[in-house]
Amino acid sequence: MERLEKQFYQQPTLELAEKLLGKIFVRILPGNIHLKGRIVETEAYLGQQDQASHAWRGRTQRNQIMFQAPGTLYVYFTYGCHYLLNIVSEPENSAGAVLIRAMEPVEGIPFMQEQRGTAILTNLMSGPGKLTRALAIDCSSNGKDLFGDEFFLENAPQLPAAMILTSARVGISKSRELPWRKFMLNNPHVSKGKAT
DNA sequence: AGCGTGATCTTT
DNA sequence: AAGATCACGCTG
Repeated sequence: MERLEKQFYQQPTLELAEKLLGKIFVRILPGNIHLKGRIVETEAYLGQQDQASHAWRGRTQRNQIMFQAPGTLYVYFTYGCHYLLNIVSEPENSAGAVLIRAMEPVEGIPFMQEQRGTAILTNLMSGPGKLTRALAIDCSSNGKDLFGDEFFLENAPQLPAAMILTSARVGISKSRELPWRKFMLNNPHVSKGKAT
């Protein structure tokens, strides 16, 4: 299946969050280790109009990546122990990103099991902090993009609308009413986070 | 249901 | 300089 090109990322954040479902996230590590996961859960974050976004007050040192070109990776560290992975959206100098919240393991599963310290497939990448661990992603990947040899997305057929569900975003206190979380129906790898 | 753990940001 | 917050995960 072909790789997704820059054009794919040039759509409004909310649409991108939905179109990313089903696509295959690929990381190739030195030693020709291929890690692949199917994206099953995402959340949209915007700029000034979104109080839950890191960028809602404007540019800072941490969030500057969110203002870069679509298709850039925004990785940050939180709660003292987790890295979270986002794909930047919106044109350059305009903030936006899609948080990747869960994936279904596809390739490189032994590596992921080693990283996560468990063999249970539905526990490898069923949460935003878990999947970065499974893929060995940390801040050194912040600012890289999806157009090189290390990170890219593989295309997949668009999901039927009936398989895509929507809810409030998880784990935030502001703007909780916005239905900006997208996830796949009945997929056991979707996170158990409570979308109150 | 509670808490670890540390960067980031706001307020003094 | 100090304190609050945080796009989480694990234990119990």
